[in-house]
Amino acid sequence: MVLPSTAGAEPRKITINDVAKSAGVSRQTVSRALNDKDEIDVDTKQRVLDAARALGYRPSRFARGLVRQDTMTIGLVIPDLLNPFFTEVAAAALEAARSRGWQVVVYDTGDRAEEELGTLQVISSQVDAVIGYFSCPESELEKFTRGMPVVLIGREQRTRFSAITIDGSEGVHAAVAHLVARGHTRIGMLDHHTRAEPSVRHEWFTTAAVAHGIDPGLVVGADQTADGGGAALRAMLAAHPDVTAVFTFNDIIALGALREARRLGRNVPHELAVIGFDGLQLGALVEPPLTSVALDTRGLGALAIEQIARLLSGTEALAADELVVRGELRLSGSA
Amino acid sequence: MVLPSTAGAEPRKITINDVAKSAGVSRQTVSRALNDKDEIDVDTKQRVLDAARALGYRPSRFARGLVRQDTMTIGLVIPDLLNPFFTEVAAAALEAARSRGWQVVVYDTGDRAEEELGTLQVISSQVDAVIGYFSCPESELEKFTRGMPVVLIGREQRTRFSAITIDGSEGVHAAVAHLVARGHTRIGMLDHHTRAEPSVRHEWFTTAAVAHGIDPGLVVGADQTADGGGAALRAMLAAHPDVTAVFTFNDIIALGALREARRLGRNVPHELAVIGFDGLQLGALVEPPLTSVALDTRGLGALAIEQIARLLSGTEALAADELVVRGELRLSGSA
DNA sequence: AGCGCTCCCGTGAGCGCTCACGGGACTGCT
DNA sequence: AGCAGTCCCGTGAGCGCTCACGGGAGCGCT
Repeated sequence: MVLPSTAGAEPRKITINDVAKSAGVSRQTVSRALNDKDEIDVDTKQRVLDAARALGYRPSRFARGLVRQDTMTIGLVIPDLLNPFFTEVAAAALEAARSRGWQVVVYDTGDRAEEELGTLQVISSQVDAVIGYFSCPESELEKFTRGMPVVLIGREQRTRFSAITIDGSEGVHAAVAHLVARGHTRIGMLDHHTRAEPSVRHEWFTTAAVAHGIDPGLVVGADQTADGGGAALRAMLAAHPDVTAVFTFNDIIALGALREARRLGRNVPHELAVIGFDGLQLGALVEPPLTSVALDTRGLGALAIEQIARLLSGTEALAADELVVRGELRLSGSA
Repeated sequence: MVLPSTAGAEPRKITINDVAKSAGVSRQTVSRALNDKDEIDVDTKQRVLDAARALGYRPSRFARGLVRQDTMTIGLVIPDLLNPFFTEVAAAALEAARSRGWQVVVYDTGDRAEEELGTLQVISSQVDAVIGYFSCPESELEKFTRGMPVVLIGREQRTRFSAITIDGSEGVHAAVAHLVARGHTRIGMLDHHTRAEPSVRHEWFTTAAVAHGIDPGLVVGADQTADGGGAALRAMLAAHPDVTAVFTFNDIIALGALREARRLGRNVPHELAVIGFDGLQLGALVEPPLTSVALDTRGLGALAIEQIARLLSGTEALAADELVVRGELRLSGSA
């Protein structure tokens, strides 16, 4: 929390009283002029407006907010704005918030735990509600957001907070079914390099594979980058040369795999099919376009805002089974 | 400006006085406890903290901001958060702001003029400074941001405001030089479909082409999308089948052209070289990776924040010739 | 003249918080 | 006993603004 380095002349803040004095009227009249209210003479209004302009007056948002409590500011916390998935979510949330006249301040934690905590600390005194993707333990969250509406994104566990869960089981099932229908029998997964526990997406894959009588054991971990996806594909093909299709943890990894396949001279989709997860818009930028289990990120953002609104107004909040975004297989060129 | 639909019970906001009463102390003691100040007994402090928690108290940011004027909020206005260029700029600005302890509220105007005006209206009463990419006339800007620090991005004209200009002349020159060195003699440009006047980037191209004795007339307009880039490439090749290299208005268009080239079976870079503009990170996602005249978006964001800080503090502001981000040719696979 | 009405405009209060100050209680010292 | 010093704590004021109210001036009407 750094003070705004107010070095220099510090011209003393101009208040509504200064304008009033300058225009020869009262505070209230100034207020009326600025807020476009009735009960004011046109000439007076103009005079006040002129005085305000001349003085460079701008109303204090704090004073205004204090008295008419009508400005909602919600904090959006994401791990990495440069990750297209979160960008899409952010854009959706922004849009949904705008339609309600709400402000959104965005915090990028850079996927670092310390930043996450620091952000929480700041946020707790700066916004009216929080939407975010947190990895810190719930107790920490609880500590800082006490009494504030919070909507989590992508948390798996049921929590004290509202959480929008992402359910890709059906979509992944459909993806595997599609691959099987195309004759693939050796299907690998490029999972996300996680600390210890395998990802939920991996579980979906396993379930789907088993359901189709496919060996679910062909799994390689990958960094959540294109390079990571490429490296993982190489590792996969080295370990299991007979793999003809891969499902990936997300689209970034899939794009890396696609690129790597081209470098290896393997034709996609004929010699190697690739299916990603997320359904990012940029999947359409590559050739062939990426087939993916797509999430409705717009819906996700809108859902989050909707739930915040309900929590805030005391209206009946959405139940956990309504706070779900389902993945849906979107076929394209890569599989 | 919609009121936060405060239907329902409306449990009356809990203030510092409620906590004070509940803990049997004065306002000031509560304040001391919450702000971790001295001159308070440990037991009292704990008692106050407990009371605050029990009541679900959370301090009003407005009241707090009103008395200690130490929170800076800057508004970041961009046309489209889904456009990777602006995402990168936003991420950079966010980071630079964070290091100063400033808040950033993001506004996405969706590239619509009405939204731009609406945003300006809102912003003027909600933030302390503005960084943004505006297309509206300067007079409108002036009207809403009077007396507020403003830093524009990518505006060409000298203005009353601080503006960070993007100078790609050298970079484009280098790009054309590179193509010429590789033996290309027929170089086209996929320009941006603009209302009437050709883009500045087009001027740079023309200048560079002429300097190398190349015909600068091979220009086709394109939508600022990948599809637009693809269509433009088709049009270009139809009109000028002998073109062997294209320079594009930006990377999105370039990526579309790359994709189209692959669809047309033209090998990149051997049968068709492509050079983009912006240097987006996602240029590395495709194969071959995109060669581009890269802009330092991080630097751009940092520069904008720095200038805001100077304008705010009365320190000597950066001059126009310091507010420049230069494009630099970044060679990669596509040319 | 007296009344009611409209049209303007100003005054007190208060939003919820922090800052500067004052002061009581208790200690240890001369 | 008297005094300075420390440790807590509370009181008034004020941040800049809006809301609810009150009230004067001017009009037309009876």
